[in-house]
Amino acid sequence: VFSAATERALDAGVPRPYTVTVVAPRAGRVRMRSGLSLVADAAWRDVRGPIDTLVVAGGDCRSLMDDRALLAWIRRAARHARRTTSVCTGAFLLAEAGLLDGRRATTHWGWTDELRRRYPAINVDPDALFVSDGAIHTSAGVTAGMDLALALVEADLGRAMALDVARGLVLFLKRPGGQSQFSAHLAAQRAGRGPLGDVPEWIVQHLEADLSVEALAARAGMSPRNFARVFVRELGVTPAKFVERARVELARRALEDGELPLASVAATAGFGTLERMRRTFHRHLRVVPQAYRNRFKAALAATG
DNA sequence: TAAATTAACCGCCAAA
DNA sequence: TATTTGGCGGTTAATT
Repeated sequence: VFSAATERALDAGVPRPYTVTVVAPRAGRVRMRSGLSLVADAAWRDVRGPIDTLVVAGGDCRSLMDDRALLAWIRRAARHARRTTSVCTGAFLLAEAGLLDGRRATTHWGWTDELRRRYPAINVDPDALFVSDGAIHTSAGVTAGMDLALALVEADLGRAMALDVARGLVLFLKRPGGQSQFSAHLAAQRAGRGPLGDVPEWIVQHLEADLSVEALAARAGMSPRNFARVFVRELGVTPAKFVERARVELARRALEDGELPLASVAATAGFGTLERMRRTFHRHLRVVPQAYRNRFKAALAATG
């Protein structure tokens, strides 16, 4: 995201906004657990000069948590950097370095409980794609890290540029100010294979289907009463609310990057009628679908 | 915009 | 006996 933003800025004659440097315990090739390799530009010990945005990546980084020298370096770097961020389980390094105490933060959905348990001083938000607290920004799983990066680009270079980058990378730009957004996909993933089986996943993949409590209960093999109760326990929202949020979420995406007629959007998102979509959309976002789309068109036109 | 209809939700109690 | 599940009915909110 930062590289793409830099390319676009240079094309537009704007001074170079970012220089990306990859650092690791040692300079040179770093073999990832997946088998892919990265080439680190430098060892972290050798980094000189100011850091603008420190990004602590996740993955296997937890094996580094007892490296006192690294933690000290992170602390020092964070003190001087304009902002400090983490992706995925990178939050654990920030936490171990003490940078998250008393702050709000998040991490990959599979690790939020552990983060909370190990560091009670952190206010963990398991539902956020990313959380900004002062100069510290933490994000959930990998793609949420890209959402965070886009938000930072937006803060630095403006919404038009962020939109341009998002489009180029086929990403979805969040609303301004929209941190801590509900993501039906995230919530469904986090619910995993609980007592509800695959129902949450199924919902987000079949928004056009009949998603009444009765139908969903049948799918889960429970009575409607019990299903509703278990659903709230597992997901933290009532079934209808969850479905509604998921539909609004999908409609938003469709409106943002598509030429799809409103009626088709309403159909694919499962609203059935335009009227229903209009009302629901407005209730959630305080904008009517057509106006929402227009706003995006205007923003895109501004970038050429 | 107003009124009627319908769906969801929730507390409570009983059965499993 | 304790916990989970299912059903009933009243209340609220959304839809037509």
